[in-house]
Amino acid sequence: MGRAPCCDKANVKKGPWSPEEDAKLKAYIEQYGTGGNWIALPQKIGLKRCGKSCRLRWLNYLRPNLKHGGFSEEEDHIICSLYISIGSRWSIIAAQLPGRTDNDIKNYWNTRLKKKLLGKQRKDHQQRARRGRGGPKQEAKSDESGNLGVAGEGGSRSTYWPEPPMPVYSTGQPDHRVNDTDASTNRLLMMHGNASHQSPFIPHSSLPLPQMYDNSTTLMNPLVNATSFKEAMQVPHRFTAELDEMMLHCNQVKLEGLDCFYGAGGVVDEHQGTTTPASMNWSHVSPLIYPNVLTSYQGMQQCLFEEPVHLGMQ
DNA sequence: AATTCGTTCAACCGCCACGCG
DNA sequence: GCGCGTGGCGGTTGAACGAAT
Repeated sequence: MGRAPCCDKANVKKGPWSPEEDAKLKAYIEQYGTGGNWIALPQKIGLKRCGKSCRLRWLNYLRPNLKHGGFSEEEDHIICSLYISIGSRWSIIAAQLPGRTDNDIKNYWNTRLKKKLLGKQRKDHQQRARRGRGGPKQEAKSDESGNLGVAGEGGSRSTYWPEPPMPVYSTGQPDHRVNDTDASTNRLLMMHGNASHQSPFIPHSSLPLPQMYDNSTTLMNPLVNATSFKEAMQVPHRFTAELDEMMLHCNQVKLEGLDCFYGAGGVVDEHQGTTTPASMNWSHVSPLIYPNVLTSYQGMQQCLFEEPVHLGMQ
């Protein structure tokens, strides 16, 4: 015997809500509140809806002060930053964005942001593969600015995933000498390896940090495999599929885009062949994750607004 | 103008956590 | 401690819509 259904499915209406239903639900909740019992609520109002459905409708659509669509660039980056840190914990992410619902953010991520990010990884990989074969052929569908065009996206409506700034090292000049894959990966590892700045959303592990966090080995061994990288990051399980995608070409392709959140720049040790991030402070990663820097958005803003040309902002 | 294809998003489903008796 | 009811959450689905052909 399975679990008893939360409502009588046979007598429950499904599908889109009518304006009348919306009005009933809204009026009732505004006057009396939910009464702490969603299951009983539809019967009280005379709605042939499941209690869960009412709850969802209220939370995602009828609740006051909700924003719909039109995600700002800043919101994009908050979402991405948090997703990178905590994975698909949409309710937590939504809590950082007033007026946004977890469903909204989830949809937005799945339909747009993820494609931007993953599409970029794939495109970069393809371009490199082409270059590797010696063919300077242009991507058929690349846009004029050189930004990523996501298949199927109109382009005018959505913004592109920002092109991360070229790492600038101690010389003050972009450094092309260093394998950018290694530098980028190392920066990520360094950031996450800083235990004192671990994200509070990610449970602390009782295990000792993997050996890869030992600078002497990590930085000397930039080609870290994706599995140990995920372990080291203590990534939530649900996030691993996404990371697998992102890490597809980890050994060949720089984690562009992610750089944006982890801060570009660092100091190159030519003798060791290593790159030390200019800043290893998590507060430069996501101010939302570190409330003490909530107001400043330092790292993100550096990335977002200092080089608008790179970012493809309109 | 008709058809196909791709994208978006509201809504549903099922699982899990929590509180209460 | 256990079972049940409910709330909450994340994943998935499918209708609607727009763009492309």
